[in-house]
Amino acid sequence: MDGQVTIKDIARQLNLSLSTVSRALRNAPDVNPETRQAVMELAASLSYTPSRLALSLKQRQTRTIGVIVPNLDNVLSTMIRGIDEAALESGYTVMVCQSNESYGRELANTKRLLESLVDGVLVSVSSETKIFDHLQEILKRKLPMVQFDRSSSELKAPIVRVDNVLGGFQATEHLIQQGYRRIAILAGPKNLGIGKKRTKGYLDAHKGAKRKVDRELIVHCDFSQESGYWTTLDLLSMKKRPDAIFAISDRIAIGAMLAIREKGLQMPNDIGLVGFNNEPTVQLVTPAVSSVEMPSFELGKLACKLLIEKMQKHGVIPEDHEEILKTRLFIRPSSLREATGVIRP
Amino acid sequence: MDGQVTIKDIARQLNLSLSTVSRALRNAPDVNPETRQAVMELAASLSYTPSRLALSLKQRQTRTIGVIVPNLDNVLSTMIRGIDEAALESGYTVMVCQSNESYGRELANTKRLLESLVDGVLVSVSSETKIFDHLQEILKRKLPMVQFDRSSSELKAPIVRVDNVLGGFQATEHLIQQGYRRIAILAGPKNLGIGKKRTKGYLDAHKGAKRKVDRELIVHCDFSQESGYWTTLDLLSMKKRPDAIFAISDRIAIGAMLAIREKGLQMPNDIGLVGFNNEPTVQLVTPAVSSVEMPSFELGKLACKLLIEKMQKHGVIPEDHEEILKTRLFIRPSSLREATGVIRP
DNA sequence: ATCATGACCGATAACGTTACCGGCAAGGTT
DNA sequence: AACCTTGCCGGTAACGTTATCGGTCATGAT
Repeated sequence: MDGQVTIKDIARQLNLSLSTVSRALRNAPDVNPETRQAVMELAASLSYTPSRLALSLKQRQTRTIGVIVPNLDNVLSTMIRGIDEAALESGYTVMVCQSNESYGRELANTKRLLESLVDGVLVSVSSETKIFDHLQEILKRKLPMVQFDRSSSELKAPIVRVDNVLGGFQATEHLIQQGYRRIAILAGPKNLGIGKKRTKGYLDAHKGAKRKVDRELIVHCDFSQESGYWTTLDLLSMKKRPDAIFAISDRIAIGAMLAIREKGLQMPNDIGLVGFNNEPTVQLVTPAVSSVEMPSFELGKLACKLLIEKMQKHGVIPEDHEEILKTRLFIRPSSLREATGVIRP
Repeated sequence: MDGQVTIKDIARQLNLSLSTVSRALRNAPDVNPETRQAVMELAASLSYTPSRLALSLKQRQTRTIGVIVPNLDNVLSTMIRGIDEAALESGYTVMVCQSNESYGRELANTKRLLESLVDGVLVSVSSETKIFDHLQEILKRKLPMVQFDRSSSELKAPIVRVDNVLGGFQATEHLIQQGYRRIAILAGPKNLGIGKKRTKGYLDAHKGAKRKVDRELIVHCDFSQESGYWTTLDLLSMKKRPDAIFAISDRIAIGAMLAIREKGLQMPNDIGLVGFNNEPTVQLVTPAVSSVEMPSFELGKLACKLLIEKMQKHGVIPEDHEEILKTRLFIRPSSLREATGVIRP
């Protein structure tokens, strides 16, 4: 701002050249210890702060990472904490842009990031984004990019995500073991990769237990609590209603819970319920809801580390690289029928 | 990055000077319409992106706002959405730094913001921050600053916040009207302004209803659910236990709820409960918990607008300026005794 | 005395952009 | 014919920093 202190000021006051002051400040050789001492002291007393701006302009790198996310829910903000931590450790700064699930916003944000000359981009693509021009533009400029959590196969960039098949498998296997027979899945938006993967886990678990799957029990909805509620009401009024529900997000699961409650059904006896994400809320409702946890913090941190590696060793990480983290099931009363619980072989 | 397209490239290809290209691009006068046209077209086809870096360096302003927050919980991320919206509308970019409630982190973040030469700072000070040197440093450099939500009187910067006295009043008045006699308040950390204000509202409400307050019912705790739980257990084992609890945050309220449940007491009959923030969770627990809502999004937006105004008309907003938004009480079963409910005059 | 060596320092250009000034031609005014 | 406008354009410096090169001196070796 106004009265920025620059190396010029220091140089003038000490009768030195800019070069010498610059060298002194960044501990370069070729400078007398006494001179360095003097420079350092004056710098401190003037509370000199180097201009990252000038530096960035000069070396054509900003040491800034752009993060594009659809919103800032619980899971994502945990991931961002992980990202931030990894960035800090390597001296990078993070700029978060949330698109609020809007394509227009995501567009504006991408433009801002490009203008700000970030050194790399971490992106978790919004579930409603179907046009990828702006993200392709980033790739076209050879900006290092890594996808995390949500991803699109249209983007040729490495991805760090959770093993969604495993998550779906864990939830479903558990329900099967608890003796549930007609397990429905609230699978999220139809074309979303994350939903397909978790559904595959659901199918795998059935196959593993040699159970047939009634295709009517695979239903789609969006990620809102509302949608979970209405879809579950539909499910529960089927002639042969499901006796368990696996929702691919806790928000959906909460909606399902409300519908179950409204129908006067009891968990876990009449019906079982498992969610995904293990958000704090599911522990507080009654009964507490089982949920598959993903290591959000670690995921963010890993994604950021991968990006930094990609930025530094330019081009050594293949664009189809995938880093996959394991999920973990937390079992709670909503799906725990102690009486009928089957012990694993 | 690598192959940044600059006005130099455009100038060379069109046999123009840098000056002309620059003028053409930013619609300045003194340039032939045809020339401008040509420049514009070439710029588009090269997908030229101006370097905000160079621009910022030149005009000594980055059009970036730094935001310092203790974490990214529900309330804060809503505020940040508001901040982001206001910033976007005025062409500013937001850089969020979360301190994770740690002083060291907050220090590092402040340093980064100063280095990045943000044009202004929005700060919501961490509840555990007791040293303000780093924030004072921002003020010393005459960087425009606005506090939002949480504030400290040690910082001479305008503040946008919610009317906490009103919030405390609304919650307490409601409990009194519902016929509760011994209303306790979980008032948060002892020295936090926010807690004091809400406590004042609590006292005012009693005074308004000509009720005495038992000082033993004003108890302190920190902002965690844990702390709410343990403190409530203490409260409930008093010889003359309270018959209602007002918790100054929903997290605390949830803790209180768990303690109440554990003691086998029923809400709202045996005991009433009101929280603060109206987070989604409180609607989902059983019984749903009443809560005072603050307009988080608007608060963030307003704070950002104020900051932008402060940045533009330099120094016209007095440092003790306060902008105060109203709270609103949401009444739910946890405190609604229909039988004894008193109708307001 | 001469030379090479090393320690220390300064001048300059560059990163991409714009603000400021000056120049030049075409046309209009006295 | 001499003058002033006006429209258009180019040159230069500057923002704060560092990389590169070159310079000056004292020291020790020859």
